[in-house]
Amino acid sequence: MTRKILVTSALPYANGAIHLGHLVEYIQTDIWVRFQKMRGHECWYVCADDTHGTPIMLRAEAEGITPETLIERVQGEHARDFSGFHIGFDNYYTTHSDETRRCANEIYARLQAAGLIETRVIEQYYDPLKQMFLPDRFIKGECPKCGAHDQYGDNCESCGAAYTANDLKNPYSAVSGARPELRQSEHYFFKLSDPRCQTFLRRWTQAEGRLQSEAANKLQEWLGAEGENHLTDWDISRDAPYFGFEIPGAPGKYFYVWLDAPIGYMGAFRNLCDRQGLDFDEYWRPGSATELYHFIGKDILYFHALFWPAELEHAGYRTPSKVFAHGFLTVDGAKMSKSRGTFITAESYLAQGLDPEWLRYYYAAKLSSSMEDIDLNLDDFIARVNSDMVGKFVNIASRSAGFVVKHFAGQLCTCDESLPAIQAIRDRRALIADHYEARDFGKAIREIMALTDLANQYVDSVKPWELARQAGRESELQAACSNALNLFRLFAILLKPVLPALSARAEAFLNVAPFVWEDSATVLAAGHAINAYRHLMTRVDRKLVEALVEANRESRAPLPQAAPQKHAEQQEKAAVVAVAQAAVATAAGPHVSLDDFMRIDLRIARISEAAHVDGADKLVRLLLDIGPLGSRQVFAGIKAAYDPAALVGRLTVMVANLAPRKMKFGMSEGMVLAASDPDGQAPGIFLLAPDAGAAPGMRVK
RNA sequence: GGUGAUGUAGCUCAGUUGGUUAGAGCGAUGGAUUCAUAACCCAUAGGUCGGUGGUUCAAUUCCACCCAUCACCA
Repeated sequence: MTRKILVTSALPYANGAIHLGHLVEYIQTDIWVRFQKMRGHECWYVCADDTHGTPIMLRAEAEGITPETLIERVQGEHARDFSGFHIGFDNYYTTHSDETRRCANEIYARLQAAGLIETRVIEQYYDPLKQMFLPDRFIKGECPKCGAHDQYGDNCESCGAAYTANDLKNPYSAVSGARPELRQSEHYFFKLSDPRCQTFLRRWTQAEGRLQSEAANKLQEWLGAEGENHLTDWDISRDAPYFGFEIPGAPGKYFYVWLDAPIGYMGAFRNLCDRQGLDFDEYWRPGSATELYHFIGKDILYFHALFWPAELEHAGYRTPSKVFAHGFLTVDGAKMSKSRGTFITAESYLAQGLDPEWLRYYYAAKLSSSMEDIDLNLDDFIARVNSDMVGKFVNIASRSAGFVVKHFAGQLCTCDESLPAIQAIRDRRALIADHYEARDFGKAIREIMALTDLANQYVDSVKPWELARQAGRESELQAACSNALNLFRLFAILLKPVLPALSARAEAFLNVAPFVWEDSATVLAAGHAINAYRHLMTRVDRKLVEALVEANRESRAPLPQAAPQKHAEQQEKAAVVAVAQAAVATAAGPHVSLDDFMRIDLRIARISEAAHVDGADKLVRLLLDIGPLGSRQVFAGIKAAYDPAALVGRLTVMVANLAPRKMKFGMSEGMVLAASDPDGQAPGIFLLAPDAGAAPGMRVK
């Protein structure tokens, strides 16, 4: 029976780079989704950037850009990183979308109609300078217990005391430094304490298989014993200024980012439906026969197992079939740390030339269905990837393909299906599928690797290299190698959810159609011809890992420890620090590391063409010749200062690795460097030019 | 401070509904081999199963307390 499945990963916040901690979740989800697709099920995987909230607003302000510009840029970075790790989203969208807004408004309206929305006046700190209300974490002051200075409004890092911002002595705003004042404001609440929510959640959270047992226990704790009411109403509104969706009928009030974040799942899917002609309601109506799964980190269980299902239920939608929480990532046994260089971004991992499938394999080998944390031990990572992937798995192809190509023109003979190794795979494939289905990827990998050991023992026992030297034993040699290659093929099938790119290379090498799971029950027909073997995977070089850590090491004054994975306003503390740092930075701005600078690829360029752009006030279209790197079209805002005709032939400097940008007039594939007075006191734009001797394509550094 | 999870060979992890000699892979050591990216194959060594106490004929497995790490809650 074909299942219809909708899968989500949590939405990354549009306020920072994707790092190895995030990737645990996306890789875990992607493996599971790829497995379902290989099984022939209809499975849709959607995700989006989570784009709203105070941190985004302040960050954009600090950068001197609009929030829209910020989130668009970050979404591009996120999408690039995910595709680099082969995360196969069917749609990667944004919460800042019409679809999400419509869903949010509708859910809100239905909850309101059901009497589950209530307004209440609350008292909150207000920054008179910045003219905005401050979340607790944006207020600092002296600890009421031990008197330590510069403590946040929720707890003291010095003595560990917990309190509210109101308890702080001499409080000040972390945004402006002003003394905050208490002000009243009307807020909107989702009545989680309503008996309907409680009754529903008690039933929903304890349903068989809905949550992992540890998660169900945690929920039990949050709900309290029967008759107790531990749940409190959820404040879902924020006052302007706020970057988000304004609440219908409530001017100046916005949906709290955590209200629209999960709704972003629906928005992303709605957008996919519109593009693919899918029936949105089939997946979201109550009683739907389709399945809905959310992969999340254990830190956001509260939102996904309490607020979210309660909202959906009472707004007339189906609720999630299951919520799968995973643990955090540690590196070498400790929290990721910028000073130790273990806060590793996805971008740097790829830029340093590490293979994304090494990490996918390693994570798969360590993931289970539980909420336990997993550790990325870098020495173990190197050893395991090299031993398992290259030494055991890929080696089977490598050690037999040469003979087949050389002696038999790539042609295989009948595979001996009675071989113990083949039989063992037949025996185990259902169990391995069960492990994938149950998200026990570590168990699946263990099973598969035990089977690869059998395969290597088989090759060793038949000794093809000896057969090759003996005349008259050609058919034995062909049989041995055909068996080995069939074994390799079976492993490539079983590992395909984890290693999609490697499996694709294996498909090309074996000259077969893309693998589906049922292929693991078959063997290649006699007479099938394979292609010449080329290395399918290289080993991890320790130097690469060392360079990766070095590239991520931050040498300046240590920043506060970044937690493994953060969502939405849990990031507020980090945002405060960023803002505070911007405030104390020198006039020229905060320092960047040499590595940061080296990421910018500056090149000498010769302007080979320059022309006015019809309909543009400031732009000149340039065609830049950068020697061996080819030529680039760039739109430069220098029309006021330069006549295009005078530019042709001259040398200048361009940013060659700036992300291409689609403009009204065409693609702009870089940027030329020019000086100007930011205050506009001294008018003019001054294009840079190199000294004589520089040639197009030379690197500038 | 309260609650929960975790703590098993150098590393990463299985496992034990309490019961004869505690397992795997990697790493180490020795051997064999040379088809394969010094990969593969065979063998050996390595653990008072976090600590202390208790229940039991018997505990790594159950209980209590303690220590360490992590998380949640206040």
